[in-house]
Amino acid sequence: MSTVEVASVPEPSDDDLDRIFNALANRTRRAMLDRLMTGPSTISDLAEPFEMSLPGASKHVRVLEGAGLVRRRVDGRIHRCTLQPEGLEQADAWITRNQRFWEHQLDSLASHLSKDDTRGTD
Amino acid sequence: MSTVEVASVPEPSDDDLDRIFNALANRTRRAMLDRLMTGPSTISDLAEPFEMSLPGASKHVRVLEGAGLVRRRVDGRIHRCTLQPEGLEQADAWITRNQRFWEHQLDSLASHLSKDDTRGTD
DNA sequence: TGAATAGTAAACCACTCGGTTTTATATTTG
DNA sequence: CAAATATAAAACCGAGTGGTTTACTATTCA
Repeated sequence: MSTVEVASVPEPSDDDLDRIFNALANRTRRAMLDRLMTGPSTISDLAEPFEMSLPGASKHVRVLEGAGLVRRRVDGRIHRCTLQPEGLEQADAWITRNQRFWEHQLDSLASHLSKDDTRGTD
Repeated sequence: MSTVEVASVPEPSDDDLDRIFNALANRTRRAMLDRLMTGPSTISDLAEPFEMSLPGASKHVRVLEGAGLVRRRVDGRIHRCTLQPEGLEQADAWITRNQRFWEHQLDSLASHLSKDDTRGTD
């Protein structure tokens, strides 16, 4: 089984999933996560590459925190942000779980039709 | 490894990811996807369990369609919706890819600190 | 043909979101 | 202490969202 081991995380609630997917649904926040992958950053460091005001960046960070994707440590007057994997694990758990169902459902659906019904509406 | 085999899907654009995660960021839409896992549904079927007006449900379905999560086939006056796995695969690809980076980054970060710095701000 | 059905379109509403600016607060530094 | 720094808080704004209602269109069926 090596290191995969998903599902060690409790089932996320609807609220959790709302917050996580919502946090991920913005490209600035995803870019912040990308940036955070290279190491911890202050709010200012996070704001800079996006030509964004500090309060703007701060709000995004708060959304990421609320989703459990980022942790903030206050170190004097500096707020240092790091990735927190739990949030992503929850999102991944939801997607993976559903993906299995989808594949199964689509599988049996395909074998049930298997002769292209009305899909020509593309 | 068994049947996992993701990554056969092209890299989703920022627009794609915006649409997908945004579609997933709403519990009514996630519930519609759940419902769709049990088989195709009409718009009315999708609206009914949520005590929601038809136009409301119709809008949600359009968001899911725009994200590539659902396909709609018009069959006479009935619109039959089915799951479409590509959207979920893209979301999964993004999450999985990033998860790997996160784990690696947090790994090296942990071995770098390994003595709990200032995390007491919870 | 005419009534019922399944859905869309459009207008509307309250609320949230992404962003700003302005002000305030705490911390560091000279 | 005073100045500079890093950030938050609050007020605000325009655009988008989730939802409705009220038409309207197209299809089915008696």
